[in-house]
Amino acid sequence: MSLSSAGSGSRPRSRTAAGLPPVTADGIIDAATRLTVDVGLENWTVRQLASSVNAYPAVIYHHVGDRDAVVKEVCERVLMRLPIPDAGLPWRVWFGELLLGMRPVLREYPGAARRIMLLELSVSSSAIIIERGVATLLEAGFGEESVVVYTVLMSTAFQHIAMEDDRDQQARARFDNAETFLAYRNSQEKPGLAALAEALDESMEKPEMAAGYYGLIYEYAVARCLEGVGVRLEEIRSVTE
Amino acid sequence: MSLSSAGSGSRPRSRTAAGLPPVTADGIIDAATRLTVDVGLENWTVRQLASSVNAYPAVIYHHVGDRDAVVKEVCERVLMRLPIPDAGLPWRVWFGELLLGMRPVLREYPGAARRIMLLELSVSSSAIIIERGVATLLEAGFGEESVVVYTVLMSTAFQHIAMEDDRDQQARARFDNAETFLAYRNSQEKPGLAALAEALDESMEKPEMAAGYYGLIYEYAVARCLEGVGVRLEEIRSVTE
DNA sequence: ACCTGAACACCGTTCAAGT
DNA sequence: ACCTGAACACCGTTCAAGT
Repeated sequence: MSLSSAGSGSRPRSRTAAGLPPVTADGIIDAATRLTVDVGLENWTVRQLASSVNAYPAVIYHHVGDRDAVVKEVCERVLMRLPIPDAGLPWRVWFGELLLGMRPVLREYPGAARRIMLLELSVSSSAIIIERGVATLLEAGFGEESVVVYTVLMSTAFQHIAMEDDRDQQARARFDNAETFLAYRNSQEKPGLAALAEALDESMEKPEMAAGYYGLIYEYAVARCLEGVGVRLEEIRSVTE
Repeated sequence: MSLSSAGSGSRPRSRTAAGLPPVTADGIIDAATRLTVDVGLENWTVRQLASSVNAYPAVIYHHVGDRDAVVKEVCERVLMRLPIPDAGLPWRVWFGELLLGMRPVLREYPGAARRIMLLELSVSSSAIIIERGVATLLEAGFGEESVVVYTVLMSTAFQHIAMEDDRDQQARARFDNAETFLAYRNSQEKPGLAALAEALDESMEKPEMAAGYYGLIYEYAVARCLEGVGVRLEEIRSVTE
C-alpha cells in the first residue's frame, strides 16, 4: 500500500528528493488492481498507473514491463481470489458452486473475465482450477470428452460475465434505443418483438429487477449448460456399458 | 467500388483536382467493411479508412460520423448477410440452422460478433432475427421464458464466435505457453492437467484438426445449450398441463 | 539499480479556411 | 456542400542522461 496520494491527476514529484521508498513491482500491481476495480482493466492508462504511484511511465517498464505484462499480473491476482469448491463433490454440484461463486469476484474487476479467458493457459494461477475441474469430470465418467466439457462450461460462464462488463460501460447507448423497441409492445403481427418489448418494459419499470436481470440470465445459462452436459453424460454412459 | 488504389499507405491527393468522384457515405462503409475483413473491426484506424478512399480523416466525420458510427454501419451490413432459416421449422431445427449458419459469416468479419452483441437492440437489422426467433420459441411453448431462452441461445453463440475472433489475434502468446502445460502430459498425480496436455498435444500435431477445433467446441456448446433448453421445455410443459 | 525528462510515432477528433 | 491542412489532446513505448 503506497503512502502517497493515489489521485490519478497528481503530478509525480522527485522520488529520492522527497525521501519516498523506491517503487516495487508489487506496489505497481497493487495500484493497477485498484485502478481496475475503479475504472476497468482496459480503461486505465500506463500514464495514469504511473502517476498513481507517483512515478514516471518508464518506471512501470523498468519494474514490471509493458501494459500487457501488468494486465497479466492483475489477472493472476484475480484468479487467486476465485473460490474453489471442495474436491469430492459430485461434478454438477462442484461446477455449480464454482461458476456461481466466481461471478461476484470477477465482476469486481471489470474486464478481467475477458482477459483471463484470452490468456487462458498463459496465466499460471489457472492451473489449479483446470486440474480440479477436469479431474472432477474424469471421475464423473466423461472420459475423453472431459476437456471439451470443461472448456464449454468455463467459457460459457466467463463469456457471460465478460459481456456484463462490456454492457455496463455502454449502458447509455442501450437505453437510447430501447424506445424503438417499446413501440412493438402490443403488436399482434409481431408477437416475438411484442414479447421482448414487454420484458424490456418490465425490467425498466423496476430498476431493482433490472439490476438482477443479468444475474438471472447468468444463472439460467449456467443451469441450461449443466443440464445439456448432464444429458450428454447419460448418452456416454449408455454407450460404454 | 472506388477506382483509386486502396492501399492503406497511399497518400491522399487532391480529390477535385484529380477529377475523382465525391466521397459518399456508402463508399466509406464499403471500404470499412473491406478493412474489417482484412484486419478486423477494432484494428483499422479512422486515418487508414480515410486514406483507403483517398480522403482526409475529416471527410469520414462529414459523411458518416465518428468511428463508432462507422462501426455500427458495418455491423448492419454483416447482420443483413446472416442466413435466416425458414419460418415454420421446429424450434430446435430452426435455431440449430441459425446458430450453425451464422458462424462462417460472422467469422469473415473479425470483431463483428462482439460489437453486434453489444449493440444488440441499437442495430435495426437485428429486429427481423429477434422477431422470428422469439416467435418460434413462443409457438414451441416456452411461454414467458421465450425472451430469456432467446437471449441465452443467441448470446452463447455470439460469445463463442467473439472469443474465436479474439484468440486468432493473439495466437502467438498462446503457443508460447503451451509448452508449460505439455510437461504434465503423463503426470499421474495431476490427471486433469494430463488430460488437457494430451488434448493440446493432439491438436498441435495435426494442424488441420486444430483449425477445426474451435468449430467442434462451438458445435458442442450449441448442442449442449439446445439440449439444456429442451429439458427445460419439458418441465414447463409438464407444469402447464 | 533506479529514476528523470524528453522524445517518437502514433491515435480520434475538431475546426477555420479554402473551392 | 464538400474538402483541405493543420492543430489539439491524448496514447504506449523507448532512451540517453542523471543519481
